[in-house]
Amino acid sequence: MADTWQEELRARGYRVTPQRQLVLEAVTDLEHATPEEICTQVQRTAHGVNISTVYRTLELLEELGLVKHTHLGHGPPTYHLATEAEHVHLVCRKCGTVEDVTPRVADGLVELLRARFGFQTDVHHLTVHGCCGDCEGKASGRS
Amino acid sequence: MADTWQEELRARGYRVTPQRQLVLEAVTDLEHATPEEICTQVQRTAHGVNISTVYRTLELLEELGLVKHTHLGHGPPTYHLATEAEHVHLVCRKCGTVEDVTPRVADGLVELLRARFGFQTDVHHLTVHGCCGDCEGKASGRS
DNA sequence: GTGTCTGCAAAGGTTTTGCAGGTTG
DNA sequence: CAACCTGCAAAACCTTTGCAGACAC
Repeated sequence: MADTWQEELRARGYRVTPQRQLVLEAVTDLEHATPEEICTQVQRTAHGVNISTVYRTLELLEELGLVKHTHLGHGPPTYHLATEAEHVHLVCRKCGTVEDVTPRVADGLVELLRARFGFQTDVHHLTVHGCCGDCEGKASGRS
Repeated sequence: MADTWQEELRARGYRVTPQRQLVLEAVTDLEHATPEEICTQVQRTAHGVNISTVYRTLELLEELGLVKHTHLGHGPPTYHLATEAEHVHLVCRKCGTVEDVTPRVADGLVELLRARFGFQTDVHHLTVHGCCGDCEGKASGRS
């Protein structure tokens, strides 16, 4: 798996470039990374890759099925490896923390939606907003 | 409830203006409306309200707990009345359709997250991405 | 060497902000 | 009439696009 994506690229007429490798590495290292963060991460370990190249590369990598993106809220999308274990995101509306939990928590929901609506859920794309245990514990806090 | 929000505004030092009433009406009439759509809707029934006023008003109305917003995907957020029956959004990745279903489908999930992580889910804010029954039936279709 | 890819810069779309004038209470 | 609110315009932010030069193959 670590050496086939380059061939996959070539097979489709695309080219293997340092920038594409760097972006993929950044997505691997970071998790839930925005294009901006990926750009910054790459600059830390190399000469850097232009932000527009990051966008173009992410689009390509997603088309190839190597990465996926999720919308965690109002901000920019976050990208992660497609091969990463799927997980459900819990986003706290107060502290903004993103917690990853096993997709098993959604098994019931997925099954129900399939049975009642014929809806096929993308579990890796599931984001649950609310208030995390820590913030809930502190009670107060505004809405 | 239909006549208290004006008092609520005044009580907090805010003022009741035609624009704020118009925006609230638009949110009531439309569902899952983006700020842009709300602006357009208001223009249809009145002189119109500036887009920046729409943004400012929505922020205020949300702070007052009169409206809520949800992120249906990569686009702008959509607003709806807080008093509307809560519902879960099913967004189809193929045809883009948004289907509202009862929050009861998430009861299991909500209970699990509360029990295992102390996480308090905002059900009205829950959006499930996937493939709707219609598109699933047609089998094919592109990503 | 050819065709793709990159970086730069500029454009496009959405949301926020500053400020002068208008309106609410 | 004082404070708040609106409209306008500009700024800020994120993402896309055009193009000339650089690079992969």
